[in-house]
Amino acid sequence: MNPELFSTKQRILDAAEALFASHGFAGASLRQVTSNAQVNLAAVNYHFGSKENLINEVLRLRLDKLNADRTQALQAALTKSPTQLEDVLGAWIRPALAASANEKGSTAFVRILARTYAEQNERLRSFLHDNYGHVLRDFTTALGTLLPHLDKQELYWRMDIITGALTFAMADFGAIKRRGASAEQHRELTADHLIHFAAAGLRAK
Amino acid sequence: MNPELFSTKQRILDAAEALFASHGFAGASLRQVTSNAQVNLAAVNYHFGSKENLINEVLRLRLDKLNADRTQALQAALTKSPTQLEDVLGAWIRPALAASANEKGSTAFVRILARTYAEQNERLRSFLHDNYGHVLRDFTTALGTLLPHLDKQELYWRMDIITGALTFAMADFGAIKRRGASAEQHRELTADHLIHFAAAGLRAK
DNA sequence: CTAGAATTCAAACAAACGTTTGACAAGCGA
DNA sequence: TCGCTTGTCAAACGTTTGTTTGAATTCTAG
Repeated sequence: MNPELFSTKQRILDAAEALFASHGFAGASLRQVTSNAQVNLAAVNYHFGSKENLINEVLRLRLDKLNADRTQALQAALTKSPTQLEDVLGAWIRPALAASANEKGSTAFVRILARTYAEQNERLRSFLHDNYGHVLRDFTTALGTLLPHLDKQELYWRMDIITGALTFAMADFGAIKRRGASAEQHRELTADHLIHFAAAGLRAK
Repeated sequence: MNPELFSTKQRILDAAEALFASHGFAGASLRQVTSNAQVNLAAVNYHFGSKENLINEVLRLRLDKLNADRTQALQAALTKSPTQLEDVLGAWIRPALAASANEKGSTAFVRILARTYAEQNERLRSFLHDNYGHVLRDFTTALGTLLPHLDKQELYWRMDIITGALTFAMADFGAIKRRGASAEQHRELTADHLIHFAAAGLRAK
């Protein structure tokens, strides 16, 4: 019950996050997870009940934080005056990219997220929708007041496009590789490019 | 050896494509594949050698076609004069979206593609890079002559962003759902939005 | 028609999977 | 110290995995 940093439960979560990211939910076995976590095989079922529950926990913990960060950043952007389009976009993009780096500098979580999108698992999809739905709505509303020439349908289209590019970028999929730059520098650069590009796309027409 | 439409080999490829798309490479078993294909379990290893080879074949067949379609579309866009930015973007985007729909109207292949990006499997990644690399270079070069104010590095950044949005859209991940529209109509609409957005993003600055 | 290659099939293989079990140790309030 | 909960552990559970086998069947060239 204690939230120690190196408790069995936490070590399982860390190892699971890393392995799910690189091998997928189906591709990473509990034996790999418990071995990497230096924990007994039965510990997963003891602490999480099942592999499926472990997957949900890994996602939920990170998503809760990402949602909170985005909501807070949006509020900060809205209280500034005048509110800039780039600020609202930054509130959507930067927390997601920040979540890319966990304590050990790994990009495990976002690869999991991208993979989850790709999985098309309906339970996970609706889980994401329930967690993200209202935050996406808040952002779309905020963008709507800044871009009165676009109707709601059009805004959702463009947010879809931006989210796709963001997801792709988060997982470090692209051809652009950091050269000499630190992870943080590269993340900043990615955020800047995304925001700049997205702002131009949103202002179009 | 004969390329019949309903040969054992082809039925396996079709079933594998569909199942890999919805359950992932690790999540879809050969028993599911052969059962859906109405084919004996041993047929996969007989015709493809291994599950891994089957995965590669499924990808290779589709990628060859996508590459050819894109290259041809790019040439068509370049011979038109004056060459419009939207035409080059269309040559990148439309063949990919068209590949979304196979004969039976399924979006299997693109979900596989998106999933493959997410898999981070190095063998598959380099496989994609080898197949896509020169095509991406050709497009970047074409865009470079249309956008002389952007240097090569900047162009790659923006193509990364566009490709991310495209991949996301192809797999039908987003919140936008077709209402009453046919698959083709929805695809056309998606392409139009992507091209319009991407063109604005590319012209920025 | 026939010999031989190509393909299909049911059955079995070892390995790996998620999960359960029961014994054992550690922690803790009474 | 006692009794009870909590956690850990090795071992085994029944399934499912990808792959192999060898016999049966189908196809095809001579």
